[in-house]
Amino acid sequence: MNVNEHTPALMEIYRRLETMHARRGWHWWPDADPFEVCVGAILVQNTAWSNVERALALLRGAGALDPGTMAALPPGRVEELVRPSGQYRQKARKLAAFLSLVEAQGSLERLLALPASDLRERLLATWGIGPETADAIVVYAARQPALVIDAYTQRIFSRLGVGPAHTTDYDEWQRFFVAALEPDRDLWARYHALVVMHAKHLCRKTRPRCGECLLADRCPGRDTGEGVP
DNA sequence: ACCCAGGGTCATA
DNA sequence: TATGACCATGGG
Repeated sequence: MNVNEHTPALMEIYRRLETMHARRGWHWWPDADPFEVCVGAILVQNTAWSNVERALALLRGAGALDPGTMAALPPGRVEELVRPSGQYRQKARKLAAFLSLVEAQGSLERLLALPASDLRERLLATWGIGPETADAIVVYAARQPALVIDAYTQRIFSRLGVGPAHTTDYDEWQRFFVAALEPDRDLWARYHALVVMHAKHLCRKTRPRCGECLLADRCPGRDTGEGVP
């Protein structure tokens, strides 16, 4: 199985994350509606999640959180609905591209039922969908194995001295984690979910996304607000 | 008045 | 291949 010299460190960090956050809002993407996950994965690109929630609320209010309905909307209407998520013209165009992929496969269910490697490949071939968005859709919408790497992951783990040094290359980081973790969809899904939860919820008050509380027992300066050099 | 956010694309050298 | 401009809203 996938185990190497980095496995103990990664699993120790995972356990600490779980201990710190499992009791908190565990209700993350894992339980959400597949199409909503796909839309959210696109809308959240370089955008605060709070803005995505506004857009999702507008889409829901318009009854547009469904592939067929959204595809039937006039283009300008989608722009209007996703506007709060920022880069709204780009995002509307990306959603349209994704919808044409769904159309090409017959249905969202068909698309998501493709083998993970095929699904990822087709997503990457779609305009506006890069590696992170593709992996998020594979693991949280299709519920198949994929390990999402994001800015949080790279910043936290490089800070901890864990992971490939001196690179921000997505595939390199992903290979590092995949080589060290058991190929377990739920483990991968939770690992990324916990990283995001940790980065947003705990580390924001001190230095942004520092990750130091993974080495200490809790976030340094969380209550005092004092920074660490 | 900045700065940034759970990226991705495109033009340039 | 590697860097930089660009997208654009809302919160700190």
